[in-house]
Amino acid sequence: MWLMKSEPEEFSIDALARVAREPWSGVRNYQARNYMRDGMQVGDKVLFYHSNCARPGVAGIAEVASAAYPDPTQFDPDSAYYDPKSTPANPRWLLVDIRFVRRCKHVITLDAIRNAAEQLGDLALIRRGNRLSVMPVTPAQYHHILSLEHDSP
DNA sequence: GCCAACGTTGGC
DNA sequence: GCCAACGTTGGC
Repeated sequence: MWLMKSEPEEFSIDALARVAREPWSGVRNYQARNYMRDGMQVGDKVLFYHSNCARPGVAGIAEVASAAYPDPTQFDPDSAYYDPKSTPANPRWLLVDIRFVRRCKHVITLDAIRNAAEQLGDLALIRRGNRLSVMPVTPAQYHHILSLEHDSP
């Protein structure tokens, strides 16, 4: 199971709900890429996290909808994610498609997740200075985070 | 908008 | 292979 960050002004859980399915383009971090390439299986559940916004936190659930394949934006000179050092023959960046599952009833805030740190154990999201945008979560962490959804907002 | 923390780049 | 400089992330 996974957690993936997105800036809601760029691409929110509501935007995912509208399109139903989306290629997760733009990841330009090797560790995040490796998780998508080597770790993800179709059907894996994903906590959809809103970052860099007024209420950072888990806003919904998605699932992995494809195997990893080259991110087309890396070859597009007009894209903000263009990478001139990558070639179609030897692509540097891979992505997976993500499918909408559901919204959270309310955002499970970073604050609430931090408050549960003791029960959650080691979680990359709340490690100091963490900036990773794609990270694994254990089933226990996944379920514990979602259990916080029933708490008051 | 600020800034701490981090990853990447590139000169040496 | 080191490491300083730089750019980015993301909470606040």
